[in-house]
Amino acid sequence: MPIDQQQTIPSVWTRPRGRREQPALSREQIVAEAVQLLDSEGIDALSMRKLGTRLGAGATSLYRHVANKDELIELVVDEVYGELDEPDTDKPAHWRDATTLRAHNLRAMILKHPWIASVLGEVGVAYLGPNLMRLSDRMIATFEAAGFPLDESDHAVRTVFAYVTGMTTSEAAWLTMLARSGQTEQDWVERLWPAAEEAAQSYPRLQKGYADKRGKDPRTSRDENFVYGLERILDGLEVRLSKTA
Amino acid sequence: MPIDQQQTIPSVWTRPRGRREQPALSREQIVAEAVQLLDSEGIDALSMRKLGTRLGAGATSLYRHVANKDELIELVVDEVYGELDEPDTDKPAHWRDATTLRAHNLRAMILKHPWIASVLGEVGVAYLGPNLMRLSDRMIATFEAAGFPLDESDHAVRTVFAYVTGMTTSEAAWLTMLARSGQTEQDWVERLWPAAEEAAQSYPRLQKGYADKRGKDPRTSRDENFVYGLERILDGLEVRLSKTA
DNA sequence: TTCTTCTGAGTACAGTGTTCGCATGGCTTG
DNA sequence: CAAGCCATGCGAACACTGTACTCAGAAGAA
Repeated sequence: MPIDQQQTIPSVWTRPRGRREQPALSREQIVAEAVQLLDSEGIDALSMRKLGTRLGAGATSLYRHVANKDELIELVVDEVYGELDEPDTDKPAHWRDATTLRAHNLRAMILKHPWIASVLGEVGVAYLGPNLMRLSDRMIATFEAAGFPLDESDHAVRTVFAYVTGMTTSEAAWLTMLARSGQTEQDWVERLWPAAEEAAQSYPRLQKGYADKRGKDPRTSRDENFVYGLERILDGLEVRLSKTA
Repeated sequence: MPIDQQQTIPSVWTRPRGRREQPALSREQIVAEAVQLLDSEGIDALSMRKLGTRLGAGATSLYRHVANKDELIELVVDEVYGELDEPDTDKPAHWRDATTLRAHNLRAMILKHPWIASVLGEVGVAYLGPNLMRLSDRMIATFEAAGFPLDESDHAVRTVFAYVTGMTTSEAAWLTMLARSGQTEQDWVERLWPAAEEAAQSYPRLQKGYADKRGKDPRTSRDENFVYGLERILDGLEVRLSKTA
């Protein structure tokens, strides 16, 4: 019999079977599963216990790989920043096109993971996350190549970032609320209509704004709003660039 | 003896003494106290129980005036928007000055109540809060008076709003984290320095950016960054205005 | 072999938001 | 003035939460 494990334990039945055949827990695995859980069930559903059982592990086992929940969230945020793929070609695209592309990518990423909206305010800009650092570096490089000095490039990157996250966070919060109520965007606008009209009664400008938006598809309306602001910012940067050059 | 209350209860000792002399609980009172609690102890310290005891009431009593915690937070957010005082004179200031002033006011308000950063992502723009509606209306009016059509005015307001909230949310998160660690901003930068340098090793631009910021006062650095972005946005809007006019 | 070092997990604790039912008193009716 | 309704406060309870502590067992080193 080749099997001669140490038999120090009274009964075979009580002794747990050999180590878990699952390759074990890893930080990467935990973070990936957390993203999946967040995507499918939202921020409120993320608990250490639930995440643990999803991984076939106890809740407290996760703490071997992650200091606490806040740290897990930092990791998760940087993880999704990692989804933003950079154009790997170094052919110098015009700074404006490159920035526009990246802004749209960032927005799309946030809308794909709308739970980020809830945590960005606690994590801020995930300070030292490698993926975010890489992105920042590339964006600064773009502005420098366009002729901005280094410190201004940094400012410019932060400006675009602040705008995109600010605008999209608000969108994401809106969409999350919709998802929770199970309504479509169109439905909700119509339901909200009387209440909004009531509330806006003393503000004719808002009222008219609502009325104008009534017929339009809310999604394209959001899109237009986003590009409007982005274009203005890029215009402003362009003015600055032409004046310093 | 003028006192002849109904004596249906066996023992005087067991019967609770007359009603609470405190004028009772009101929604306004609850919201005000919540703001105070949030300001002094931060977002994590806001629990219904703690808020209740602060008001000399049981935790569950609050639910008579507020549907749930989320609703309380919506109220609290609109409450602090109400702190933004509008210039009540209707003398038409230049749109740019007026917007600059409001942007700085909004930033100051958020930095005064940094816990907002944590909830803005869940509340989004507190959709129908009266104070926020008033502010929006006034800002739209400013842009309309400057010559923007209504729908563009709406876009413009949202753009400025997104920028300010995006940028300031990030600042607030940073300051909150500092406060939790009990360090000053200067301290932290110096402590973080080796880690940041380590992390930024492969990104010379970031490294140089850190180095440049090393000597400067972080606070003025943040201020400068904020006004830089704001100026660019206003420049962009100005370009747009001159082209349509 | 023996010893150390690492990993998973069970238990427990102090808290959380919220529901339910009950008691109480003030206000509105008769 | 009396009776009843109803808004309000509140204690108990429930289903969860994050996480500290402790211990069992396996893997690797000596």
